[in-house]
Amino acid sequence: MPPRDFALPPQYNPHEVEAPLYQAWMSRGAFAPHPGPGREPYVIVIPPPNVTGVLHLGHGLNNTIQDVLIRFERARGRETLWLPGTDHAGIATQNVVERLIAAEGKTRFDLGREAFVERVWQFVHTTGNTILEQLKRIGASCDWSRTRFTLDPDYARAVREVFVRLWEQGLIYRGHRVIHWCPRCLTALSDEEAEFKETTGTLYYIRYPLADGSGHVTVATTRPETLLGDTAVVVHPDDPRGAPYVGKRVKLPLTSVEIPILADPSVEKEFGTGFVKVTPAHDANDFEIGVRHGLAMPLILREDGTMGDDGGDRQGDPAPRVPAELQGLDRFAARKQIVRMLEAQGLLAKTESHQHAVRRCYRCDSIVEPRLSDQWFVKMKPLAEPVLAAYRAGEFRFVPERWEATFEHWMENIRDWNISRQLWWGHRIPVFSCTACSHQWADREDPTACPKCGGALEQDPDVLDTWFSSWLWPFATLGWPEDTPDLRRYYPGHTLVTAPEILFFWVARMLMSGYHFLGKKPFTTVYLTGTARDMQHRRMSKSLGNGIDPLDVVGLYGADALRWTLIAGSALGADLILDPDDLEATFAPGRNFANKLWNIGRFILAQLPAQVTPLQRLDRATLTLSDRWILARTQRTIAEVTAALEQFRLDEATRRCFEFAWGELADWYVEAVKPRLAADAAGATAAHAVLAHCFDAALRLLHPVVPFITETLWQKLPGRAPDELLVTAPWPRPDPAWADETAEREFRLLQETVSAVRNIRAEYRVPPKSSVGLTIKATTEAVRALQQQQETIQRLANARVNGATSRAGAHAVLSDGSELFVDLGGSIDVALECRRLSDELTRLEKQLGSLSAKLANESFVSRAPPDVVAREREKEHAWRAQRDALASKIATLGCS
RNA sequence: GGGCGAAUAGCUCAGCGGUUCAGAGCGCCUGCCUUACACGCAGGAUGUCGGGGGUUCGAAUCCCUCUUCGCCCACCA
Repeated sequence: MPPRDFALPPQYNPHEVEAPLYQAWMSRGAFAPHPGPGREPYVIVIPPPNVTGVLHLGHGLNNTIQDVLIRFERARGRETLWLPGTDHAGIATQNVVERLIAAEGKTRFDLGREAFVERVWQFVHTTGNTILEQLKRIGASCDWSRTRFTLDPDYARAVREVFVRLWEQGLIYRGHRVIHWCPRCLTALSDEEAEFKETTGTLYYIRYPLADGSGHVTVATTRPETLLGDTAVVVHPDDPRGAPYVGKRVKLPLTSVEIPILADPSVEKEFGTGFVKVTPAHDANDFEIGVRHGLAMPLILREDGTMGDDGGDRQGDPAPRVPAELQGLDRFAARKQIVRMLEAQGLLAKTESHQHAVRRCYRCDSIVEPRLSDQWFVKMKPLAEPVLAAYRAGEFRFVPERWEATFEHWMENIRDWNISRQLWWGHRIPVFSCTACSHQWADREDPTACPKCGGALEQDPDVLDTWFSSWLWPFATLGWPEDTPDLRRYYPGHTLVTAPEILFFWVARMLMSGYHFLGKKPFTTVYLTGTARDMQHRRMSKSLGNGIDPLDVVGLYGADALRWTLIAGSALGADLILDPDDLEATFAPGRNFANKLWNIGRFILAQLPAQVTPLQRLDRATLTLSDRWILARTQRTIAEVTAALEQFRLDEATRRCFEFAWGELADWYVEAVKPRLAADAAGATAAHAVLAHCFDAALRLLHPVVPFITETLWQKLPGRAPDELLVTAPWPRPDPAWADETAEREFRLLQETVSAVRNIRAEYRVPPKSSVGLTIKATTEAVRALQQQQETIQRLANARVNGATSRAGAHAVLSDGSELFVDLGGSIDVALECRRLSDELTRLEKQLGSLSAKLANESFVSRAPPDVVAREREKEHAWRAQRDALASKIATLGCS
């Protein structure tokens, strides 16, 4: 049968293929879960990106991993659901729109709450789901029909239900304490949202004069402006330096206020002067001290970070504390000013440079101001405990395992969660108060009057922390609190893939909400990815400008190339170091591999007849060594790739596929099989069947990583129904009928033979086109089999196997001691040959020396496992044979 | 101040609880436009596996320690 004519171009063009293919997958509903008898669900919920976000490489990595897992399990017959969506991202989104209207010279306060929120919605509707479209371009096989948004009406119902239940359970309370306040975003933040950053600051030593005029005490602070809010100075009760002063009073500099010196055990004696200024309204630690000693807690910084008396718990404390010349000054300007004033009064003892961690807003990077205020908190201990118990019982796990300790430590030391934000964009807190009777309650519906007295009411003006909605993602997306079919079928999910930086923000909290509200874990495995970094190992970020835009890569090299590099380059949880300045070097390997696959396909497709005989119907007698070898390698590859994916070793799965497709199928089998195909002999039928089988397996195995190229080629294979798709085709299973260790061993010797001849040809500079003669002196059965591989050797090494036993020519020894004699057609260069052989002999002697020493070692022989000793003995035997053969050849040549 | 991770060829990394494990890709050198592929083919060079100690018959691989980087947590003002 003549080869079919496949006029494919020699270069794979991803851009022609990707968009139409993605459309085809979507229009056939390939990404939706397909229930069926015996099909177990497999569910991944996407970490919802910010609705206003754009795709960066971190998303690329993390979503490609999810897609690989989903495609793998889909092929394995699971009823897969990858549920996509976006997060309303309270502060982040509000900031974006605030910047937008700032360009119009307006603030949100100019617009008013309602108009502003309307404006944000507009923005979300117009540019909102860009990131989801971008995910499609990298091939993400999400079920887009189930796309969710954390501000959807259904979702809002879940958020409200959760709030009210927690309220009813007494787990939500109003806390009056010092919280993290962002003076730029004008909102409270949770502990997690106020990130520590190492900063070099100044430690100021300030003298506080004693009220009785008998001297002064010196305190140290990094925030001198807060001294205006001081209501005490404390020393450690056991500190002898402090003893004479406890009970005295000091005059607070720059004010007319007198404050006491008290003893408190929280003071670290080793740090600073031993005397600590206490600012209860502007420091969480000082707040605790203030509570212990019943101190006044005046606020001296306003919400926007400017100086000013702003209430607080004054308890008769004289106001104002902030001098007129400082009123309204920004805190950092005020700091400088205060330092100058102190200096002028001789109250600044000294300053020193100081390394410390400063909390910054995770959204705008402003330095966070601790501030006394009233906020809603969730009691976390009761939520954490069941999760810890379940974790210890092994109900869910982390990969890589090392995150487990981090998780456990955080959960064990969990602190209450400040969930109220002074923003406008988000879920409004459903707490209502009666203006008449002060009754306060949380409500599932919007009430019209006080249920107690019928009085007028007002709703809490604040919104909920954005994470208070995302922590419900695994079930709120499925319709909870309604008892929906989706909820019943797809909760709990299975694998959660995300970046470690949101382990506390999100992962830990989802576990808590899952156990608390549904009594079940939300997922079984948490896969924490690595971080994308540049060549200096800096995290890729917009502000550093060192990022790689995944869509640039798609545009240059195709989605498969991007995916390939991301997956192959990241070992389990390891960081991914990529070079933003050399995209070619970074992504060409993926492009090259896709192109290689394309060309393997091009060749095979051109050979295959319209009807390929199924493997099972082949007469085994027509199979050659190469056939049996590649079939055996195929089964082994299937098993190894499957195992690697099951263990989340995506890099290893990728590597194995690469070695198989390129290093075995293309480099050896395709080359070996060519003569048989050209001859159009009976053997061609078998060759066709083997090619089709092995290439088909390779495409199936590679599909999760490089879906576009594999789908494209797979559809062209003969025998495909027009509507058959690789994306929904079954995962291959290793067939023990084709396992063949003998063929693997024999073919390895064939490979050695070919390599040896090629090496000799290169060393002797034999032109590629001129044929050489080859004599094989076989010492084992395996090599005798080799002598029947003349056609293959001819093809691969351009060497004619001589029937005669010519012992002339260049020489090589195989690993089993068999010898090769390569007739180069004339006398050989004895000097070159001597050098070649004696180099080889030296190498062998060295190896053999250490091996023999090992075997001569009594304790090795007696203590090492017997099978190891046996293997070493065999090895020694083979190496001896090689050595002897080499040595005698060298003797024959008369090398000096 | 705690905890964790990394250190292997010029670069990015693999080596999954020990015995052809000293590897891959890129880069480099030498030949090849061999009718699938020059985004390719064939051949080749390159590393006292961060330093030091220890355990063992045997250690990139396990233990200790040091150095250098990175990350997370933490109320030393």
